[in-house]
Amino acid sequence: MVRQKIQIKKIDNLTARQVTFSKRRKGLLKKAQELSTLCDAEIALIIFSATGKLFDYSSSSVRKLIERYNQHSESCGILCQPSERGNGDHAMLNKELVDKTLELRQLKGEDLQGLCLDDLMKLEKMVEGGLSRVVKTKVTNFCYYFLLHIRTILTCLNHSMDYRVKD
Amino acid sequence: MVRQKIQIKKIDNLTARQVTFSKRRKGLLKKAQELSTLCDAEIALIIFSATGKLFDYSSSSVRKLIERYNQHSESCGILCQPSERGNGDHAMLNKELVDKTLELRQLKGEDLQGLCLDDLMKLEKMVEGGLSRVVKTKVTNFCYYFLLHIRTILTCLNHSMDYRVKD
DNA sequence: AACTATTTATAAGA
DNA sequence: TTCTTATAAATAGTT
Repeated sequence: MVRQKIQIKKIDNLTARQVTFSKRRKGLLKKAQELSTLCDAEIALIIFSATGKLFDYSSSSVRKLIERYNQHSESCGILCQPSERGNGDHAMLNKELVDKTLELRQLKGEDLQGLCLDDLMKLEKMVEGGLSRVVKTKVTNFCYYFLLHIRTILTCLNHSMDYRVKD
Repeated sequence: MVRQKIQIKKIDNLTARQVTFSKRRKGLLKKAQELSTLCDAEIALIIFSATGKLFDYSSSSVRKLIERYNQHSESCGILCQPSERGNGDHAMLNKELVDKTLELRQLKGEDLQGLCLDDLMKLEKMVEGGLSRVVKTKVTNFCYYFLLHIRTILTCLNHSMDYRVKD
């Protein structure tokens, strides 16, 4: 039993092809669901076998994800228009927008009157975490530019010294 | 370097999650295209990251496969019915949502890699302002509840003293 | 982005 | 289809 590295091209032998299809299909579906779980991603996978049989997977529902895909294409100015359920989506989208707007205002320290002490402590933790990450990134960024400038200055000095030597 | 077997559950650490997402997404897309080539299958794969970014693959075209999927499951033919006129309002709403989502993430200290030093300083100021307002509200709130409790306790003490006096 | 020890997927055979 | 097993491929943790 010496297993070979295989070429990625259509498998000639029908039986071998069917066996491979079955095995790899299973693997692909597993990896799709792992990715969605691990990384909190929404995934839809649609597979039609050569014989026309359908296999699918989705983290939520294939149909819901297709809707989202349509919306996305739309907002990018590509293909496909809103479906008949347009109004429902619109309401949902609107609700999300309202929620996000409030969350945003609260992170900025506005609209806090409705929050209890516990909520405020949670919010504080979140804003503190954000601040520390922002500061960390800022410092990293600053050091990078600082070193870049130092290098530029050194290069300039080198050049000017070269000139002086020639003089 | 001792690699562990991982549990399939949402990765807590944001950076680790993003790295894993990028690696596994690549792997999944590769395996999808291999399966379609090897076994002559038609495949569509749609992935939305947690941040709403879209990644997709299809052996032919995602849209074509969605149509085929719709035909296959006649249960609900709601999707992908291109109409003559678009819905500008909807697209606009979506854009606003995308913008707000990014702003929110940046206030939380995520997705900072695209920002220059100047942007980072502005962001820091904003988050600092938010933090100070949150803390101020928290303290006010705390004092309020503290005084409320004190009053309650005093009232209780008064009552119990009244009883004792009556005794 | 690159590396590598380890896990995971899977080709071939039964 | 399912099991086995040697090997290829993917990837978690680290740099």
